Amino acid sequence: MPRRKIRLFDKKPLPKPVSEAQCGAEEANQVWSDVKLDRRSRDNGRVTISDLSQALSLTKGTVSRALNGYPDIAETTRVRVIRAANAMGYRPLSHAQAIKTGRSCSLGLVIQLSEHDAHRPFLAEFLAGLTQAASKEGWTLTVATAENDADTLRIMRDLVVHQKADGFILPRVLWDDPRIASLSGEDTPFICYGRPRNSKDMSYFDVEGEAAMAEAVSYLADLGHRRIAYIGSAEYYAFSHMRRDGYKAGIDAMGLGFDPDLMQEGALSPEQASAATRRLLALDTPPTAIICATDSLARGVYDVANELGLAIGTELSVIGYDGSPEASAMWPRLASFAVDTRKAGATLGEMFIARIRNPNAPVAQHLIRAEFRPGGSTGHPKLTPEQLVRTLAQRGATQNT
Amino acid sequence: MPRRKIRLFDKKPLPKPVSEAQCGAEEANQVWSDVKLDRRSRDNGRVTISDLSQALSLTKGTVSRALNGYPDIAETTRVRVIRAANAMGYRPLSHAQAIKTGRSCSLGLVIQLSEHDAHRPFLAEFLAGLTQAASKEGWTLTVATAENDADTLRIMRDLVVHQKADGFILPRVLWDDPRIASLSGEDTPFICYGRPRNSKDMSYFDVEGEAAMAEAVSYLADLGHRRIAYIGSAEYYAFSHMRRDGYKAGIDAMGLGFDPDLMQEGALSPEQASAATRRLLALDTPPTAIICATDSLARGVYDVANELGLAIGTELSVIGYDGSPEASAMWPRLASFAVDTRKAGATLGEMFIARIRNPNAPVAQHLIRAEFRPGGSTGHPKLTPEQLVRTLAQRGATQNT
DNA sequence: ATTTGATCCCGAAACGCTTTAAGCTGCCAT
DNA sequence: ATGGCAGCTTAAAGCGTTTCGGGATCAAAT
Repeated sequence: MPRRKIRLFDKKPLPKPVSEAQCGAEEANQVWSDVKLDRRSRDNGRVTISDLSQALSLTKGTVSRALNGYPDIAETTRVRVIRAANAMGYRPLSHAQAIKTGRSCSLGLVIQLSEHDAHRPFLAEFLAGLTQAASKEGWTLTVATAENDADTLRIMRDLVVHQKADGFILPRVLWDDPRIASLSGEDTPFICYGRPRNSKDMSYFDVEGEAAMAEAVSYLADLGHRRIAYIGSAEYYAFSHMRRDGYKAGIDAMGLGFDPDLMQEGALSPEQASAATRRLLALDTPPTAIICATDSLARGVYDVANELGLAIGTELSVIGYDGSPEASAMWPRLASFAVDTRKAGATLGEMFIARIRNPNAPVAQHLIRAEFRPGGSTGHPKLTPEQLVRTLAQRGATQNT
Repeated sequence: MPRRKIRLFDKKPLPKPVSEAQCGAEEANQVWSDVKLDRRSRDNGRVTISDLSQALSLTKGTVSRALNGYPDIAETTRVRVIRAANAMGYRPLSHAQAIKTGRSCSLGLVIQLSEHDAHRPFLAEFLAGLTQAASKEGWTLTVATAENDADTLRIMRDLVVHQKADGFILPRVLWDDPRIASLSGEDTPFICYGRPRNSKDMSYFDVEGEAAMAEAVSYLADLGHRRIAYIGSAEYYAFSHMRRDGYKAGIDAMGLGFDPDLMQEGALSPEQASAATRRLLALDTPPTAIICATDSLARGVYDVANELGLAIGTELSVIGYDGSPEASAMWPRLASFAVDTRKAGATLGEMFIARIRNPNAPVAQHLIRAEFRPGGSTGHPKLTPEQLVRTLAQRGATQNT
């Protein structure tokens, strides 16, 4: 009866490798001075596990088990091994591990190009955060690009099958995201940036767009605005739902009375935002302030204002969202909500690695706030809606002659 | 005497794997219908080389040699193998190959964060190009970020030692780039985006900034401008040298007479560009047009112009470089030179992979042109330099009261 | 004195792939 | 016949790591 076969540890929560810091590395150099320190394998300068095991007079298996925190290794041995590993500068070759474990220690990111420019400036910071989190754990970031949804799914599958990525960070999550459906089906780990439709039992990280929008409303109301409009993005983005709800909540909270005419959704480009702006300004009681779901939509508002000779900040107030460099490029500077994209990336990276290390941990859900950045694009309303109508008529008349 | 030992092929120019396209894959399905198509290894859905060799009744070695283009395999066998590989959907696991070959089939990109925002919008397109080229060859892109030069070197070394990257694309190359010095020392392959100091015998890809700047000068001169200034970036960027030289060449070519006062270099941020602009406008004979080495510098010019009440496009013409979204966000739209960043990435990726495949090929050097994109920021000079001086004095006076 | 049970470590076999050395055909020239 | 030589294929040894079954040791329990 092979009673011994019972494993003390379950398969899934794989033992977290012991970090170097846990054993005083500086001391190690002296302790192990008797070990032939530069016992390196022939060709390149790498120290292999064989070198290490030989130096320690242990077998490779034992060394590996010691380093990977298996429980059937004496604590003293473990310490010995870890010290020697530090002293000799041993670090396992991740793809040599991958061959057996199937884990390549790299997180995948597939960015979709067709999405509107919105996320472009955001990318560098996001990557920074991700890679920072990754490299802290000795992981790596594998990036791919795709043209469309189908492409994305194909590429992700490919990356997983060829073990180039252990799972994915999903940026700019959609309300009904095909990636989620697909990845849940196969069981590839992933973490969302954003909250899709049924996010209750998913791991995600997000910025509270709803809070920002509500804050925007209250900020403008405090300035004296009563007619505050909202230009939203396409409904298929998850963030659109959050921000729209935030706007509504803000309107309610300030007791301004929700007017569906003031809410223009579905704008994807500055041009479409321009069209929305024209619709808003053509209302009988036009808004004196416009909140945009993204900075790039605000650009469309600016364009129309410039065209109509409407002074931004006094005659028409505007607030954006993203805190992009684009926002500071505008004149006057666009008031916006800055998102700490780098932190977002870093958090997502950490969450992801933690998830891989312990796949049956409960889902993790993190939220942070966006920080309001005032700008010259807001001010006390110089004109009432009625005056605004008259001004527009007047300027339009002179312009058309 | 083991005469047989002579290898017909040298070690270095490793045989290029035969592409799938070379053997009609659609036909293959029928030809190999007798083969058990879904002979897959037990756990996951991958087809391994063992499955393939078993199906073909060949040994793994033969299959490998056939696929890797070794010359001592009969052509008929090779075709058989390739067909079967396509039919069964076999693709080698790159990290399993890496363990023996040391090549992980991934190109590394370390982006440095401290660099001024200049390159931010550029990133997404660049990545798109790179990953596109990479995935076409079954390669992968590994991205890391670094805070400073030392960090970059450390990270690159690390990536190479742990075989996470076979070499690097160096974006935004410096005139004297520490990365180049370092990588040449170890013999890690790399390719530059840009032309550093001694680029004669290096592989690079670049956009002809010099041509663009010369074109800008001639464009403005054709509009009637005679005093054309230049605001340049820091000298340590390689591109600064090119663009500056191009500006000078343009001035010469148009016979405008080079005036050192009109050339302000070393501006890294919009703010520094603003300072440069003020210096230029304070000259006895100020310029009526300003060419900026980057779009973001142009933003500084816009800021000063707005502040001084100078109408861009009529009273002061501006041209930028990069064709960034920032440029179109400005009002009026900034005339600029659009760089096809995606193509840049794609070309660099291809060049890199080619280089790895055949390390002793001669260096490859590619240049493309930037495309001029007109905008409202240029026009016939409405004022002469003298009138400009008077206007400025006048407006300055009213503004100061 | 024997069984039991831990605890710690070892040897060996995977993993998927490449590469080397050696083997097996034929064929031509001795 | 014998040797030599192509040409093609196989067998097996790595590569660096994990994992599995079991062996040795020792203390405690029978």
